[in-house]
Amino acid sequence: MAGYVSDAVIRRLPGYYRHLRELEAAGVTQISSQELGRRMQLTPSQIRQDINCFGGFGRQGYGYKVSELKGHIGDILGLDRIHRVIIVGAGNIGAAVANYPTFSREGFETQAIFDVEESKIGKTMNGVTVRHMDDLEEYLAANPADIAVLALPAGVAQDTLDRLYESGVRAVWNFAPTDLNHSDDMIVVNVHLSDSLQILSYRMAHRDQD
Amino acid sequence: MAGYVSDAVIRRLPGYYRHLRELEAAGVTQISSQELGRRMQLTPSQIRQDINCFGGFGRQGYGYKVSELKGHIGDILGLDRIHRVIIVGAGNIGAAVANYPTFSREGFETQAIFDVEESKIGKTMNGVTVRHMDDLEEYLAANPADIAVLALPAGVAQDTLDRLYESGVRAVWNFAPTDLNHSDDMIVVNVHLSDSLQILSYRMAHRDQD
DNA sequence: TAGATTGTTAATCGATTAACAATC
DNA sequence: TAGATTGTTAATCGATTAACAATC
Repeated sequence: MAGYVSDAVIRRLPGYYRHLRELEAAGVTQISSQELGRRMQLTPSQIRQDINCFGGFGRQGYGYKVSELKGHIGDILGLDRIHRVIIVGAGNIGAAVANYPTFSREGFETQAIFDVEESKIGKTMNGVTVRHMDDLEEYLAANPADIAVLALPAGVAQDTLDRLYESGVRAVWNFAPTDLNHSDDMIVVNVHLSDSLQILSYRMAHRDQD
Repeated sequence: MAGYVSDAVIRRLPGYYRHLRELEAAGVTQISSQELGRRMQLTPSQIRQDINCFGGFGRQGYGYKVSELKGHIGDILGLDRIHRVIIVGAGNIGAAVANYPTFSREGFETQAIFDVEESKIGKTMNGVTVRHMDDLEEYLAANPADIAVLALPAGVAQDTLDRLYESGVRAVWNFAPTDLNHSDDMIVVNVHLSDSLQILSYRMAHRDQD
């Protein structure tokens, strides 16, 4: 199963997971592609196509079992395992990530936080100690991390990414507002908050033209 | 100019703006679609198509003037005007938004912050006073806002959005991890941090299969 | 002028939607 | 069984890429 899966499908998976979680919490046990499509603003066809990239999780004449489908999609997303996370940058965004309750619930465990500012070193955020950036390499050599969160200014992002790569980190969640050059065997997902706000601004500016 | 512009194009605009800003800062004054494509990992064809949705900003045999093109795209994105912003929720994400330096630079002015927690009321974040949620309607009646940032738990997001709509807010930047129902004349752009992290997780889980 | 590069039309590719046989 | 709904193939639609005449 799961041959080539297009980016368009992958980007929709978290939405499926979120809606199925909400349905499960609401006590809904069964759902058809039609009803799920209505809720998610997708066509039933698209939902069936998407789900069938990964296998036949439904039953003809019945639909999908909510908790079962949620389980499958969670597994596909890799939420069935623990991810060891470090946060680089103990500013507001680093703090927001460290304290975001959803992450730990989904298997993302923050194991260390790094910053350059002396006043922050040794303090804790959500129970995790802030260490000095100078100790990054030594820490990672002893405590490999699966994911590094880049929550620092654009100006130091590329250098920091290169240091992380040297220390064996192969997945980065980047909040710095710049595009980073990285080796093919490193996965970088950008958040780019400004981009998202600019899209809102665009839609406001062109509100009447659709 | 600017008839129908597809979502795919709109989503790329902030990337153009970001790269052109970086080029301008680096002292580059002229660029061809080929060179810009190399930097942004897009084909020259796509860049020319995208830009020509809005007008002929280039010159044959020469390319584009960096600062001119940046100016045009900034205007298209609506960055040529001031947006009055309120932040609803003074937690970590609200704080991160209030303190994000890029926003004020691009014309987004935070005018008020709201929260329910008594201990936070009256304090300031980046010079802006935190008010009580009970005062939301009264405040907005006297001080209309262009954009509201929703930085609060999923459970109260829909109610809050409805209150904002009632008070005349027509654009929302939503950080609550849930999809909101909203009237057609309201623009809602979601950030959904978890989605982005889950996509990283997916790529890690399927690293070898591409 | 010759060379370079755009603006724009045509061709291709991929994603979405429709349709329907399979089957619960 | 009859009705409903999936899984999957075919048709459509839209986005990306290629090509090239226009022109700086």
